[in-house]
Order: sequence, then C-alpha cells, then structure tokens
Amino acid sequence: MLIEIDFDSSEALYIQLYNQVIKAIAANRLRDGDSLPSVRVMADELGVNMHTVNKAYALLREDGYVNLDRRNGAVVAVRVEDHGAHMESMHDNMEMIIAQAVCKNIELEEMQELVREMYEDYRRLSSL
Amino acid sequence: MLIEIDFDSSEALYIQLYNQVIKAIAANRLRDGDSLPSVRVMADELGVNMHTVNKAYALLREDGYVNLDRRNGAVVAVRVEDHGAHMESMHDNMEMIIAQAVCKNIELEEMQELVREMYEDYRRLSSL
DNA sequence: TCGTTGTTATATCCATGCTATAACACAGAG
DNA sequence: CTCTGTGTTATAGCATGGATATAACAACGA
Repeated sequence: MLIEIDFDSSEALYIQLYNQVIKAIAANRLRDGDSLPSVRVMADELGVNMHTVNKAYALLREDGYVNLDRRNGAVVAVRVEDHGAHMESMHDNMEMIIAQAVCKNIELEEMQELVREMYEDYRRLSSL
Repeated sequence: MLIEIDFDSSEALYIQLYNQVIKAIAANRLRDGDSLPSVRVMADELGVNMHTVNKAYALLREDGYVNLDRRNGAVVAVRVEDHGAHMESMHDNMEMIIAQAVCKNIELEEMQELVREMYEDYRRLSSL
C-alpha cells in the first residue's frame, strides 16, 4: 500500500494523508505525472470520509504538489516557483527544533550529520 | 517583555508559551536557576487563564526544561539525560521538513547552511 | 494565621476534525 | 443524449480539545 493512516495518532487524518503524499513524492514512489486515486476511491481504500481526502488534496494543490482537474483526478505536479518563500517556510518550521537542540546540548555537527543522512536517503531513492 | 503571545495565531496558547520559554532558554535570556512568574502572575501578564499557563508549565517540566515546586514556583532547570531519545525526537520532527525540501529542490548545502546560521545565532547569545 | 505556591476538579463555550447525505458543474464513454 | 465518474460545495451532526471561570486543596514561608 502506498499510503498508510494511523487512526490512533493524534495527528489529523487529512494532515497524515497530506504528509504521506509528500513523503512518497520525495522518495520517488510518486513522480510527476502520476495520478492519485480519486477522492472517493482513496477514501474507500483508507477507510475515511471523502471530505477528509478532499481536504488533503486541496491542501496539496494549494502548496504546489498536485494539480486537480475533473478529467484526470489528482495528478502529481510539484510546483517550484518561489525559492525564497520555501526557504522562509523551512526557517519557520526549523525554529523550535534548533532551539530544543541548543537547550539539550546537541552539537551542530550532530544535527548536520542527521540532516545529511535523511536528505541523502531520499536523494538516493530519487535517482533510481 | 520576555514572553509574547499571538492571540490570532492558530497555534494553541499553551503551546506558544511552551515554545517561547524554550526559545528564551536557548537564547540565554533564561538561565538555569532563573524562576518564571507563578502561573497566576504569568496568566495575568499574558492575559490568559491560569490553567493555560499551568498546562504549559507542566509540559515544560515533563520535557525537562523546568522544575516546579511550591516554594520557588517554576525554576529553569534543563535536564539532559537521554541523548538518544533527543536525537530520535529531532529525527521525527525533521522528517517532513526534509521531505518538503527534497520535493522543492532545495539543495543539501542550503539546508545545512540555514541550520548552521540558526544554530550559531543561539550559541553566540549563550556565550555572552 | 495569612498569603502564595502548584495542583486538582467541575462546568461551560467555541473551534476544529470527521462523518453523513446531498447536490452541482463538468467531461469522457457508450 | 445519457450515464458515469471527476472535483466541488453545502448543510448538518457528533466528538474532541483548547480556553475559560470558579472553586477548593495541601504545602510552605513570612
């Protein structure tokens, strides 16, 4: 199965779906042009409501990961337009992680090594 | 003012307070042994309910940033016990940031440079 | 004793997540 | 044209969690 949902998680179902799709794209299991199951089919597969899937799809489109149209359903189409905006967004998301790491005496080199490993794990998959 | 709360934010008030305290510790504006205002005083200063502050303080204690006792109120006391657990936690928190960066074609070097800048901004403050 | 500390308990209000049912506009297949 | 399957929107109901208000408790210092 491409997408897995944890019903016991405190994370909202539509956020989980949103995240899983992004991870699948990063891991090259979903590529530009691939189409995702329709909201109704995906909802049925996951055992959730149609609107929950629709919410995730709408968010994915808003953030530039898919295109939605009435003919082909949801088609993966990563949109990279504003590099500065992406960096700024990443800065905000990284804020608390860095602060916690500083408090807990985690060295800069450890952090960068972790980032490198995680990043290259994806890149390795992308080049297959 | 040491702590600022944004009432228009979608982030829960107690989470904002929790985060602000951690950032203040990382920035060396709060140091080990410093005491935070009592739950009632802090609630009054921020304009929120006592229970909201209490929730944040309890979470800070649980995560090893302060000690709470009836004499001195909330005292900053960063507890670093399980290095592996902190790294694991950081890994989980970093997961989506990395995946998004890979999707949006942000280079590893850019990420590491950002991490380095943010980290050293804190470290610079810590050594004052 | 009095005041202040963290802590716990109850109750209420509101926003959000999720579901259910229904309907709509649009496009391809027959 | 008709039928089916897209995404999309609307409305409603239910459960959960965040925030509030009020109240009370045990512990410690002045």
